[in-house]
Amino acid sequence: MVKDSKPTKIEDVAARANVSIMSVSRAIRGVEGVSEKKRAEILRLAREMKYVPNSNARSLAVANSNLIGISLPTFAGEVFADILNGMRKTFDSAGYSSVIDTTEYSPEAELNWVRRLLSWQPAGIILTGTDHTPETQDLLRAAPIPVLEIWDQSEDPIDICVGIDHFKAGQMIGEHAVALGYARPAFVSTARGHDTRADARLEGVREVFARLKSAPVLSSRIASDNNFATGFQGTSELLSGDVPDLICYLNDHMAFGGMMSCQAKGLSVPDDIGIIGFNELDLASVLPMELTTVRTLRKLMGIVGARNLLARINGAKTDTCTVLPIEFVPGQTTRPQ
Amino acid sequence: MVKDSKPTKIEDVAARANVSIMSVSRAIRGVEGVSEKKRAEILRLAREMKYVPNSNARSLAVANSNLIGISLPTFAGEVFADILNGMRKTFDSAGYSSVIDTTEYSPEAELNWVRRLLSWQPAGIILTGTDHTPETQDLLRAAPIPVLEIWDQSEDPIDICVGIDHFKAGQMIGEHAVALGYARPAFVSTARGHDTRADARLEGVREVFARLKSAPVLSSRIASDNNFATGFQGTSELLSGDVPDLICYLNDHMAFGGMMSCQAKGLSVPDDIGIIGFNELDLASVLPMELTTVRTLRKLMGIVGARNLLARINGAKTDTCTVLPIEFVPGQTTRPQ
DNA sequence: CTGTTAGCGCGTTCAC
DNA sequence: GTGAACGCGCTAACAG
Repeated sequence: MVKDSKPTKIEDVAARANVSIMSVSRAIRGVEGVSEKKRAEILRLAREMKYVPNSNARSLAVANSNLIGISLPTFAGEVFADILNGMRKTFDSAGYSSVIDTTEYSPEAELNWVRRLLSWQPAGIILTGTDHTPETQDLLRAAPIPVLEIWDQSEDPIDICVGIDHFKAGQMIGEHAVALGYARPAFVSTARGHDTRADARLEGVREVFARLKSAPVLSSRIASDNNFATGFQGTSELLSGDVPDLICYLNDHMAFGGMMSCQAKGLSVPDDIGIIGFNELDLASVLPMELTTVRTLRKLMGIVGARNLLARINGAKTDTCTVLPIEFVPGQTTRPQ
Repeated sequence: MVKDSKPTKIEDVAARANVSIMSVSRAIRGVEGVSEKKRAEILRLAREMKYVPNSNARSLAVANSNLIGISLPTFAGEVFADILNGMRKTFDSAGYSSVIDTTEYSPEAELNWVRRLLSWQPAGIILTGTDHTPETQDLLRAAPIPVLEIWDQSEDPIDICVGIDHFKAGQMIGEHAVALGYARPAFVSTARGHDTRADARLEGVREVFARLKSAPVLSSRIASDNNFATGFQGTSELLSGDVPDLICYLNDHMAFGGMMSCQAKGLSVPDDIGIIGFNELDLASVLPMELTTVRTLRKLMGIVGARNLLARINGAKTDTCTVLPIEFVPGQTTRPQ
């Protein structure tokens, strides 16, 4: 049932305890200035009365908060969950709490979320990637709080950033692919502009194949959040045309979907076709055939990002842009060297 | 860089526009009482000055908010992301915003989050499951806002709930398994008490096998968030003892990990051993062998839950407990009928 | 150690 | 259509 009683406020507790409001305030916050006797009694009463401080009033009074606002593209997949896990631990132990929303890759949704976040006067804001609407950037550059952009890197971040170089990651994939003798590569991803980091990786692969082999990179793009199914469908579509000798994927889950599609079409991996994933996800550890993929340090990224943001909040200086290393992980889904 | 200027407030905009604070307030909120000329000018200036309303002050003044607090066990896996997707759309279009945190299956973490949530005076709170610390329950029952418990069901929810009957789901699995002729079942899951819904499903399977076959259900439990790896390891452990003829899993990802383990041990599915997953995840759609699993309507659950909570917020009455249907999906990883 | 005063930024109420 | 007071619940700064 909806209960209609007004919430208990600090004044109610003070009246009940026969002390001033300030004593209650001090007792609750655990600051000095109350005798231990009173403090204990006040805390007991507060608990009994189910008193919950009003954060709105508190934030208004102290003009700051210990809130970190986080914007993520999606909760689907392990990637952002991993980054988040790294960040949260760091924030928690520093006494900060975080609020999260997902944009589903929409810059407008991101702008709306940033507006709402700013209205809560957070201590800091974390955005995913470096692509934002001009208004988002304006708002954030004008805001009196540090801003962290994560997962991607940029020469000119809004404030600071921690990520990996997705274009270089694509180049790394391309170079290994060329070294392994592949000549007709393809890339299965989501709709262009949906995930701009994946787009950058594709461009990296393209650049290498254009430069070293004068070969184009076919691409198949399906807009969907279902990674396995999308990998499968994108691959099926690709295989209905000129069959490539290598397919790179947005991530390991899509790569697995793609492998299943190849298998369904009677193509053998890696003899007929090579497969390269991305992110080295949990799934890769159970496959009978080691998946060729790229290792990204997502949890570390979260920890470093959170740490740097906290440093900024505390007025310290940190690197403007931290680029984390990535590593190509050769497996059995591509030809042996 | 951290910018040190104070944020623009409504007073600043008023001064710049040569109007009273109240006119700005009315213009910003889009309520009547300002001429269209003034409104347009005020909005233009506010935008130019990058004015962002202070939600703390606003909430304090109006004593309510359009905030929904959500507590989830984890972001890992598709399950809660799906439920969330259903909920968010509903809340968004109703003008509510939501803040989410994960508890990583810790009731104490849930309590802390609930405390923090309550301090923001939200319009409603959503919890996962029906297992909470006594203090969490007290706090929430005393709070003047509706509370939705999701994913599980209970005869006596804190306020309202929308979910499925996990014990019955286990029974359903058990009954199908018995009908298919299985006699030596096992269940691979996480540590007991970690995911109490999974525990309930296991008990459901146990009840059926005890009743119909007087057979025990072996179980292997590994605490980890990595579903694929956990499924693999739990299965390997299980197979080192008396080999069961059927293994049920916490979800499809774990089931796939388990299948890979069986394959590694030279066991053929479904001839040597049967596999049953749960949730019918995206992965199932790409496997060459249809996975026997149980379909849950997660997105619908989110939508129904959000709708019911909104109804409660608006003072309407709704069902105390809504139990959604589930469906056994026979596949090729269990023996044919 | 304890209590009083003033004000955080905004919206309600009631004047004009 | 417009604006001036007051108060939301809490805390900083000061007084005792």
